[in-house]
Amino acid sequence: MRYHRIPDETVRRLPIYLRGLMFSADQGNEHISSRSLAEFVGVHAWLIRKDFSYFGDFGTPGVGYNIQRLARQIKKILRLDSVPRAALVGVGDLGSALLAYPGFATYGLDIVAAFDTSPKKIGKVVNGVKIEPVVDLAALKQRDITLAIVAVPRAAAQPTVDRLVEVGVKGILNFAPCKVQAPKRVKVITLDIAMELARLPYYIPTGQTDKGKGAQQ
Amino acid sequence: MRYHRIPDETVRRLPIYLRGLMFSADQGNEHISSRSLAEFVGVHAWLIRKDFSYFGDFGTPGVGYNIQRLARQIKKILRLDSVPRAALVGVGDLGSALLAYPGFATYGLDIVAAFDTSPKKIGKVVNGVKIEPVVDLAALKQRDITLAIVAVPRAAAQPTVDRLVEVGVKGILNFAPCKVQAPKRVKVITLDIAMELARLPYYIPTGQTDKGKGAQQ
DNA sequence: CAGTGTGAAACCGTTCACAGCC
DNA sequence: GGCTGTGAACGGTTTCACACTG
Repeated sequence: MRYHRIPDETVRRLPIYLRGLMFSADQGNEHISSRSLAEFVGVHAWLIRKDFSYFGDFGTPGVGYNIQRLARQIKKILRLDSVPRAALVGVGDLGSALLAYPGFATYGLDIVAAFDTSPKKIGKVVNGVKIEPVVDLAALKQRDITLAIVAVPRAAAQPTVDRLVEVGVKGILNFAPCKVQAPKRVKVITLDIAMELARLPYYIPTGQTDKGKGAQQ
Repeated sequence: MRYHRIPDETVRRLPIYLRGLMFSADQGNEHISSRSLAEFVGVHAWLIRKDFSYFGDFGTPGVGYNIQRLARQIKKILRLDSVPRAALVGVGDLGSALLAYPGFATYGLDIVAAFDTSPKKIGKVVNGVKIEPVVDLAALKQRDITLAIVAVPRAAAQPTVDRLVEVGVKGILNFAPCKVQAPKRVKVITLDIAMELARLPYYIPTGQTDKGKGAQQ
């Protein structure tokens, strides 16, 4: 059925599919079947077909999906077609690593500004981006920057988010290990790296009082 | 009902609760109600109660939960009580940041070894951890290290994982943006940072053809 | 024949309402 | 009165089976 609401879980998987489609395109393929995409991204074929079915007919029975057409559509849904511009706040160890991280380009994302409070860092250029004082965040509004990455210490996270909301940021990726409040119109995704590692031991059989059994990846 | 299987989604939330409980303990509290914990961690009170109900009675009606007792139990379930030791493979920008990251200690996690292929890095000491050649991974078996963090370039990810499985690692946190294969007995969690950022624009109202509406954090 | 698209069933997780307890 | 613990209702996602198509 066409014109369906796209479930949140499907949205979460779209970037994975995109990754796979682009890789397959790089290999010179023009079409890909749900089966081969499934193998590549690690999601069952029927789930892929169901996911794609939420936004129209893209496949040709007996052939598969047109990679370019499908990739373009996914980008459009995720709104990655307009090259979203992001600002980074907090250029510590993690922040610096994010500035240098090549992976964002895969999705057409671009970190175009960086901010920090430390006078030692301000003015330095990391990976082509000049570090500005946090006080200058106000200018974001004029600079067409709607996404922000927060990589500041936990105590600074909430004030930083408040400030970002003030200057018109619409989406925030928060690396500080705490809940941050924001108005509903601003989407916040919190990514606590340590928490992911903390989940891992649960799935490891102890050999002794083996109770919690893990699934695959 | 006691002695219930703990749903995966609950396991995913346990570290969040733990974070909140420890913070509350630091504030000098001895008990906490589901309501106040809910406020602090951003999860509804009824869901917290349901989650806790999967593993026994910990709360006292009218009083709340004993923080220490509950925290200890959660740590036990997550198997964080034995101070899991982790190795890092790939000491690039991201890897270095992870070595310096203080957040792991919150969960009693410890990165006790680091590996890289680059002769320039080998032998250096970052944050108290000496960088060893990847060839020496074999020794992990003897060193009681069962967790590994993979922060190598995408092309190196699968070979690295294969090697880690060989030397007896049981859980892997993979930062490379690709699926990696491992035997079912080895749990792999892949964390694609760029993917999280890529999901963000979807939830941002465009003002024009506003269709995809986001939820809160 | 290989492969898509999709109703229907099964499954899982969340939400609610409220009985029971301190 | 305040708070926990939980069966039951609900809603969303995954899985299945299969009709349909190039």
